Amino acid sequence: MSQGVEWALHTCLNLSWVDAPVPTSTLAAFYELPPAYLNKQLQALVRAGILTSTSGPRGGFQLARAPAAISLLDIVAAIEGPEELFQCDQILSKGPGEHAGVDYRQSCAFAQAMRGADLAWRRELAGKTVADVRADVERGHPEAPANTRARIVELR
Amino acid sequence: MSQGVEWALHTCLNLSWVDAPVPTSTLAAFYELPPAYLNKQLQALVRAGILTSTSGPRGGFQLARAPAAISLLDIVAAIEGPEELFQCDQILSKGPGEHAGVDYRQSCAFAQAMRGADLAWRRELAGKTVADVRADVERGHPEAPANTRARIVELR
DNA sequence: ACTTCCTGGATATTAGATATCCAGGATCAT
DNA sequence: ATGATCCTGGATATCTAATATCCAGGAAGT
Repeated sequence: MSQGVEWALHTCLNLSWVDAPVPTSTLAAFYELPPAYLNKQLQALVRAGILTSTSGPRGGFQLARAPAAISLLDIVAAIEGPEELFQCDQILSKGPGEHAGVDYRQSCAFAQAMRGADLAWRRELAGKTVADVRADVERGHPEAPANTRARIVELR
Repeated sequence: MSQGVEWALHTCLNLSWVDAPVPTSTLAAFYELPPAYLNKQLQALVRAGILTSTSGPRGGFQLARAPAAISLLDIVAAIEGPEELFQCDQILSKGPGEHAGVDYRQSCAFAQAMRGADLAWRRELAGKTVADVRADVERGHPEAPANTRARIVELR
């Protein structure tokens, strides 16, 4: 699982505390991340409809919809792509008594079992939203929203 | 998720239909896999206690215990290692108002949520055994065990 | 016009997955 | 004992994906 997922998760949470566009340079400085590379991930989030971007001075990125409407799965899928965790390469087709026309990604019992586990993983991630995580954080650290907003203004 | 997992899963299933040692060369030829590299995965399965190996003529690999006592998680963990799917790099420690002494792999709300999803994934994999998959296969393809045994003898 | 800022393509670097080879040791048959 | 079979583990090579940087172009505000 790539590094960009962690960046995207925390960046989305921070943006949920701000309702104005924040430029890449500020978001990168917040966690000391490489700006150009973080920007690639932000672009992926825009393509996925999770963020919107604004050009020009005072532009930047902001959430495209309410935090309660953004699941962790949305963010993970935006960064990692749509592939399943386990990729079936159909080695069964090289085995005995097998036919070329069969799609073993569907019929192979291992592929099915792995897909079941994949779905369980996605179900968990789909059931947790940025709003849920934000509530968890605010419960343990009530000062977090103000701290975050202040630091973003400071880094602007 | 690496290729070796698929090789290991199918190889363990095949071995569950044979109760004699099968050498790497035969197991590799079965699915046209690179023998030397497959051998690395088999060694990992031995280290994990899933297979046992026998040296000398008529030696090779066989299951170390009953198929019902080998879960898919056992095999996946043997090949992929013990790491969680999501690796928390604690970028929070670079954020505002944070202390160096905190372990964010434990306290970060995102890390906790990702770990929950990871556990759901593992729970599914731990609940499915090689014996379960074998039963599924034999239901749909009653000829599979005999075919597999015949091909292994043929490739010996 | 000038500055700020996003977009997307090209490119470099690095780490991990994939793959091969070989020297050494264990085991068995003769 | 000798030779053949087969596993073990280390060294090494190759290839791919993740990580990272840079720049030309366009959009938007002042």
